[in-house]
Amino acid sequence: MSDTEIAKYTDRLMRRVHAALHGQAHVFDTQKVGPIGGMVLLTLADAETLKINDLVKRLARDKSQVTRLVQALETKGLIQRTNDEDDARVVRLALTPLGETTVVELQQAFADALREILSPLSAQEQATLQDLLSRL
Amino acid sequence: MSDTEIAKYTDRLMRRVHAALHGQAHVFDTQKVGPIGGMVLLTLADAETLKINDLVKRLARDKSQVTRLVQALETKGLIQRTNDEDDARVVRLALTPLGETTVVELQQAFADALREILSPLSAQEQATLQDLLSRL
DNA sequence: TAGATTAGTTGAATATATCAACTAACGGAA
DNA sequence: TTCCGTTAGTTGATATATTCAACTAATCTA
Repeated sequence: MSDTEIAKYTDRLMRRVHAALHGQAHVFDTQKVGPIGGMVLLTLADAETLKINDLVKRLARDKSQVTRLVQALETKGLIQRTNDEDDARVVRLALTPLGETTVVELQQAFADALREILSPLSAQEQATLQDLLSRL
Repeated sequence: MSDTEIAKYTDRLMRRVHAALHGQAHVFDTQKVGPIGGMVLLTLADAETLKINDLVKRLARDKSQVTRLVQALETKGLIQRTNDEDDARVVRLALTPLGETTVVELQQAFADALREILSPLSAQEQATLQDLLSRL
């Protein structure tokens, strides 16, 4: 089943990236956001602005955990919380300028890790890969 | 820079897979190995047999953490430890039959999560993707 | 307007991760 | 051979993260 084949290779890729990032985190994670904190920031960067509950759904994590992740990132000055005008229950989140630059750092670190892993592929092949991934 | 572009798409893919798996873990993680325990098993499945220190390097995690992960997996009957004949310090690890079937379950879960995410691509495109990934 | 639902937060218990200290075994040089 | 530095792995203590349930406050619905 080709289904499990492609999954096998994707899994391997993900494990390699994961290990490379974890091993280098002390270098690039200057704000000490941690792996999930990083996912929060990157998810937020993808969406411009989100409610906490959007984050809960996208990350598939417990809302109490997301609350605390957001609190930690706000304390570090990476995220700004604002009250939604339409619904007083919801909290809107946005990256601060410092949050934006942190995201760039994380993306850079990711790109660095990936570059080495993708090096067996030619530039042409990497372009093909990028094109395919961009359609997901 | 195309370097950061492909990283951006790969990051998004990884975050989506990560969230899908985390959200479904209670369904497929029947042995309660957790995310890192799963990586240990899958890494071991890739290599047939490994020393603990090989795992430390491949996962880029603290050796004390790996020790305890291995202990937990051994207790669950998923991993078998044997003493290396050439070097009395090293511990060789191998999957037990139960470990093997657990790996298959994890791979299945991964494939299930990935299938949906890759669905925008045609079978032909998925084949291309698989070919590229297989060369890493 | 009461009752149910949703968004988010908090507390407490548990699980994970980290860092340093440690034992045992190996390898090489005098 | 014996000493010494290094490597493999384990353990203890601490810090951090995750989970689950209980809770408040706001919104929706009948």
